[in-house]
Amino acid sequence: MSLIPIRSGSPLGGEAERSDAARNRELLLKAARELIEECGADGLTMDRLAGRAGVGKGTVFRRFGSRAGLMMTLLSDSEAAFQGRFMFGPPPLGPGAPPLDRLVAFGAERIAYVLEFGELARAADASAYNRYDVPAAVLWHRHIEMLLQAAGVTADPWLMAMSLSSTLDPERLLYAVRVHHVAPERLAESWRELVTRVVSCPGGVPRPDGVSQPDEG
Amino acid sequence: MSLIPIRSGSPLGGEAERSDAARNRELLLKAARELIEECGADGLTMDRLAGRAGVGKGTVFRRFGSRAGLMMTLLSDSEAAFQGRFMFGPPPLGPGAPPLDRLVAFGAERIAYVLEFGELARAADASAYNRYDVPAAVLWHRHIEMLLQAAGVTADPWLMAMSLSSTLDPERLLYAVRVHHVAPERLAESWRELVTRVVSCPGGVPRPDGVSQPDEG
DNA sequence: ATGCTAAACGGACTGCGGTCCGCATATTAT
DNA sequence: ATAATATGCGGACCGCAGTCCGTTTAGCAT
Repeated sequence: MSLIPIRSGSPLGGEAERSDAARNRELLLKAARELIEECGADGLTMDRLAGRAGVGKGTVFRRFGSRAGLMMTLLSDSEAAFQGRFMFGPPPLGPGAPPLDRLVAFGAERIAYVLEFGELARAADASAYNRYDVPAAVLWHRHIEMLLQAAGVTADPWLMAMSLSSTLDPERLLYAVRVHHVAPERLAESWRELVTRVVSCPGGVPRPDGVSQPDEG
Repeated sequence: MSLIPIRSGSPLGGEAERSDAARNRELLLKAARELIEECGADGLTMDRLAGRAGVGKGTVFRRFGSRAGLMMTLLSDSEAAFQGRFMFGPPPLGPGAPPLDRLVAFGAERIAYVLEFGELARAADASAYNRYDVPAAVLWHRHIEMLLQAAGVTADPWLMAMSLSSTLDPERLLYAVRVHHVAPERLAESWRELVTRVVSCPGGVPRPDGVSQPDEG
């Protein structure tokens, strides 16, 4: 199912899973979805989840590693679908369209995704240092990086992709929408402006000294 | 000394401070600096701080509101100096230089600042939703927004400033440097590329409906 | 000095994410 | 069937940020 196994459930190695473990995983996922339904993602605590599922707390962490890991697992189906669309789906999101169009579509989809899943998407962003090392994040990064290069952007694609990714951070997107009441379309439009400028601009001067070229205004 | 009082120490209103409160604040700040010296910013816990300073834990929170608030207070001198430089200091960071040059310089300074203070700067980023509503963050945002407008960037300056800000996020910068061993100069260079493209590019096609009114709640 | 009051104090308490480790059990080899 | 063993289990336990509230005290007015 999952193209890039975000988190299959078992801790690390992808070997066979004992039957009781499998049963408990299902129990936990079911309980988690119920709890989120009732209390929202923020209202889901690991103790409550364990209690609701009728298992010990240790079991929860054994399955999912962390709260963020659990949230990722809950999102893994949608995430896999998203990955499928931008890697193999129809243009402009998938291959076939010009890189810039794909970038624009990628951001728009990601924004919609984050806004759809809200707190859940936010909670899936591990608070740890390794937040950006999670497989899905690495994949998005590489995708953006690849599109930038395909679009002929020469300058440090890795860092440029990082900057663009940061724009799509769930925390920021939700802040803009929830706190500042920015309309979702405005977010997508701003993303479009951003990537368009990054891609279609001939690029900064090779930096001989501090001063740049004439700017308008 | 602080131009924009990041956090003067007293909880909110800037009125007179009782003598014992003032004494305890100094005690706490001294203890905090010592603790950071010894254990690093990550090793500073509120309990340890209280113990070291010889005050109750409640006092710590009364003074600084939260761990992030404490870190901001510890940074407030450097922060005020930074603010002074980009608002009133010499070009290219301060007024007088072309907007693009000021933007480039702003990013470079901010990157250096974050790398200098490392964990401290990271910890000063409150984990709460209000992370971006802290006075200093609002000021940076407005500064970037203003420079964008001065540079003739028409498209949704508020959101564009937000995107650019996100690139300077301490978490990301430190991740790039610490985990991926990106050289600091590469960060500054990538920032330069980014803002140059954003500013000097004619921009994406104008949208059918030109409704964009930057605003904050 | 004395009494009053608002402010500050301190530390027990809560709820959280996450860890640990002795015990139970599914699985496999014999 | 039985024994061996790796895997999973549970819940007590930890350290943490942040809160609460009864107690103390600084500052002031008399």
